[in-house]
Amino acid sequence: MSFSYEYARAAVAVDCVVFGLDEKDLKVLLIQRKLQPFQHTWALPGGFVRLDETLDEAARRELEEEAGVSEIYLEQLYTFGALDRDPRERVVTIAYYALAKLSDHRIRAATDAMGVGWFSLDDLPKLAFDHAEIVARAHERLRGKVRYAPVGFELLPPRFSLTQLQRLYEIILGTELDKRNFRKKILSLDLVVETDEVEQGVRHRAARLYRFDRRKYDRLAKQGFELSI
Amino acid sequence: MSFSYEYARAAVAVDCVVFGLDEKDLKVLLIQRKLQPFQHTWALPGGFVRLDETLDEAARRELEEEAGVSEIYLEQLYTFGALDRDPRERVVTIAYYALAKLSDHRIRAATDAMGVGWFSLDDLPKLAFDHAEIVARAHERLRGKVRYAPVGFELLPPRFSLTQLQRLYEIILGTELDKRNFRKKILSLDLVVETDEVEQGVRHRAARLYRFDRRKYDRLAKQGFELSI
DNA sequence: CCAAAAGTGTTCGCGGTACACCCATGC
DNA sequence: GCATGGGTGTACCGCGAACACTTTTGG
Repeated sequence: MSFSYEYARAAVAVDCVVFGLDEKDLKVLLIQRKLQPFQHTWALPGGFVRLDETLDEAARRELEEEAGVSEIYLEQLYTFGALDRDPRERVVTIAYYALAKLSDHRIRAATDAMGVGWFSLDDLPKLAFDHAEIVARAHERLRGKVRYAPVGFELLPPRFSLTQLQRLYEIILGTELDKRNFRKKILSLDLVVETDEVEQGVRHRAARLYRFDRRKYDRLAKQGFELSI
Repeated sequence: MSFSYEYARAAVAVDCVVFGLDEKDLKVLLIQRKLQPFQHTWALPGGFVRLDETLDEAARRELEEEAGVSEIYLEQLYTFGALDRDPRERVVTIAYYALAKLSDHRIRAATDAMGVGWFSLDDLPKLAFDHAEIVARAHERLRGKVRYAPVGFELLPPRFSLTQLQRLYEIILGTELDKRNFRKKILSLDLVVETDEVEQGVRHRAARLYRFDRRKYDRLAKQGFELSI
């Protein structure tokens, strides 16, 4: 079967930059390509958009198929359309970025991928296509967004310590923060609430765990409240 | 001539939200469609992307062809891909927004357009396709961007009074600003410089004109300086 | 008892905000 | 001389920044 059009058409794809956070740094989920072009090279999970799915749906489907990742925070990033970004033919790709709780997702190899792995942002392998550029832009966006929107919580488990939260900001923003000032600020925003749980299995004093109160945030956001960290 | 592909393909288009500023409010440039679908309905300038041009190039070409607008600040906004956004077939459109100096551009009717016109943002006609949604998102983006990036200057003539600049912020942000505080803030940023010109043809004291010092801004931006208004 | 990280308050300075009057110009 | 907008200064308050020690826990 084949499809004919009066004018030549670009192919439309999606690619996803999935971020995860561990104790030390920000990581990106990459897959190793099974097929040409760029066979065996590491690349972002992604693929062609079908006619019966929206762009967001395509991004989620590819994440599920190629990396076994589902139910994840996902947001459109930017559309890349350089003429030669794919050596085969003209491909326009809508890039997404996603935030994963590293603990949650058992990543796995699938379909077009030989392997799947998390790579530290400042130690990436050579990437296929223009994917290095896409990752760079996603990182920039995340840095910007984390300052005025509560997206950071998507990278943490549901219960987290304030130290974990602080480390998250330090890693993403690339700066050190003062512990006392950070806690004062965060608690004054009144968006994280204390739970009665504490950290487990550490060999020093256990930290209290908090959770993000999304309900309260949504209420405030609706009233034109502005977060800023 | 026709082109065949193994899988069905979406068409790829661009659409542009061009903003302009007059004394009273923000305006959007619309064209009246000559052809079906939505014949005679107002719509954003835009059209299909050719295989030999980038997305940015396509946006600029369409602006030139349909509205006679050129050399304008242009930035990618978001990509819209709902299944039924075009009644003919699946069309994915990369939306752009642009900032025009209203004085500069002699807009004109051309190619696919019956007419071209500026419409006040809060008095838009019914728009074709999902263009109302695109305009809404562009407006939101402009409101956000103007606070931390010097894009407002793109809407003003090269020489402008501080009152004009203040009005710009008031119109885009939808708030009133205190004159003394605004001037203090703007001048302390040290990004606009006094010229020796003054406003012409007003029947009251003429305001001093200033210009934006892009060089200085670029230098500061490179050093990680952060603007915020 | 030692190591490791949790947790906690105060001071200072700058920047944001509120606020009202005189000045220059054209008609 | 009057109408119209241009242009200017000060006082207060709140928030962000700097800064160090005690407490808890597990081993």
